[in-house]
Amino acid sequence: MRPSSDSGAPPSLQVLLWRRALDPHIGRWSLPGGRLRADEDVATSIRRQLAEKVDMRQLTHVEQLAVFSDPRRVPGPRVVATAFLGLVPSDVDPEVPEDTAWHPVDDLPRTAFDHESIVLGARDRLRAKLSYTNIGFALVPRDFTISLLREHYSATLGYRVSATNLQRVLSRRGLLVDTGRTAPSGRSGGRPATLYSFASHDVQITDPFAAFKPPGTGRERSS
Amino acid sequence: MRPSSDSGAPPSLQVLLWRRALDPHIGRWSLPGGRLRADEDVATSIRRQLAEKVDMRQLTHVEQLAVFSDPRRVPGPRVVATAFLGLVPSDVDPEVPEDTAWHPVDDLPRTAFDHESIVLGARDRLRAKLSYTNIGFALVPRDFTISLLREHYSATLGYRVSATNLQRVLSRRGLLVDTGRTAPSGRSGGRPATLYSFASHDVQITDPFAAFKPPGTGRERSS
DNA sequence: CCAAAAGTGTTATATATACACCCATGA
DNA sequence: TCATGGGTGTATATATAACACTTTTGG
Repeated sequence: MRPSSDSGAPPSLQVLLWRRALDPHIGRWSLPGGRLRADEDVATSIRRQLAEKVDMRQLTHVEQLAVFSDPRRVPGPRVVATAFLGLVPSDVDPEVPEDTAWHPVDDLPRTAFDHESIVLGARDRLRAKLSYTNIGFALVPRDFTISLLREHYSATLGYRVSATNLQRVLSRRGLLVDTGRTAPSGRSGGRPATLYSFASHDVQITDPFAAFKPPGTGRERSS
Repeated sequence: MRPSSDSGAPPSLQVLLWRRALDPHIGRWSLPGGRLRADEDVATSIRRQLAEKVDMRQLTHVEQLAVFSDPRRVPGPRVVATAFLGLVPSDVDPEVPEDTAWHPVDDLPRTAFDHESIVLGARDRLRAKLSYTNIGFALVPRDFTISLLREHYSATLGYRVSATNLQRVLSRRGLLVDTGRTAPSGRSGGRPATLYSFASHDVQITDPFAAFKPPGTGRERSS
């Protein structure tokens, strides 16, 4: 998945789908994937599939979602699938093969098998983690303006996030690093935006849940 | 897993382990489980395994955790395992077979394969969900006092939770139902404790994360 | 100098923790 | 009536949402 910034249309969260050429559900859109080899684990496998089949190598985050194992989830012999969430930053727009395309997650075409529910589950997981982890780093270029970050947060969450509060919350949590540089202002003027980057590119829980914390810690984080 | 209330020892979170009789890692403690049949999904399978092998049928919650698929995680041919978290309420103490026993999660014996990390991962998941969902219902009898609830929350989280605040937080979230009945006071007197039950026995997210909520909703929940 | 975009100051509100105090029971 | 455990009232801390206001640029 990745947040789109295609000019014109309102930005949205997109998923890369592959049009099936084989018979069960031929012609329908499906998630990229394939069989697990005996000498690889599932994470290695999904990275290999994406690289080989759709030339997708620039994943900023890969995370296991769930196992789908209903004996009737696909016609014929039962197939056990492990679903993954893989993120690609918005500035990466790789050449995708002819038979694949990015689709808005909130307006999916008819998909094969149970892939629609897998995609929606992945979206929900991503939305949740955007609130309590630093996973935003996986959606944007290394250096970015708060405006861009806001656009992609909004696209992913499905509603308009305030740039002011986004900046504040992420700063308070210590996720943002001021690079010292600025982006040039547009042709219509305006103050040049500071370029920020994320302090860490590993997923970390940055907003530990509030309730039932060990006594004495309150909700403080540092100092 | 279940929270223990064994008199004497400090209460703790326990996990049911089975002593291996077969050769790889013979004699070590391992998680109950077994092979997936062609006509069942993984959730059905784990319930069947628990019922057949350790006579454990009174699970109040079963939840998928993760797939473990490292080709070298067990000796010999690769085995892909789907780990589950299964909860048993504290008042259920089924007859477990000779070769199984409950062990404190924070003081595990030597385990087989990668089972220690699976157990610790399950514990962490349960601890997190205790904060932001109503999963506590799965740990206690249908009707319970706040004191009992506090004991099991404390055992599970690993630190002493305040009964006062536990009551308040869960009430505010609308999770607790006053049954109208009370538990008799102990031999040393004391005010009889109100018996509560959980409003729902399905896992629900009761504390949606704070940051980046749709505009206009603030953090309010009702009214 | 004006429009536009970025960023800061300030206030209101929600939720949780801490702790003092009151309540109901057995002996 | 006293010890014991159960339960409520109230103060405080902290985080976020909302919005007014200031800053910095292009034309």
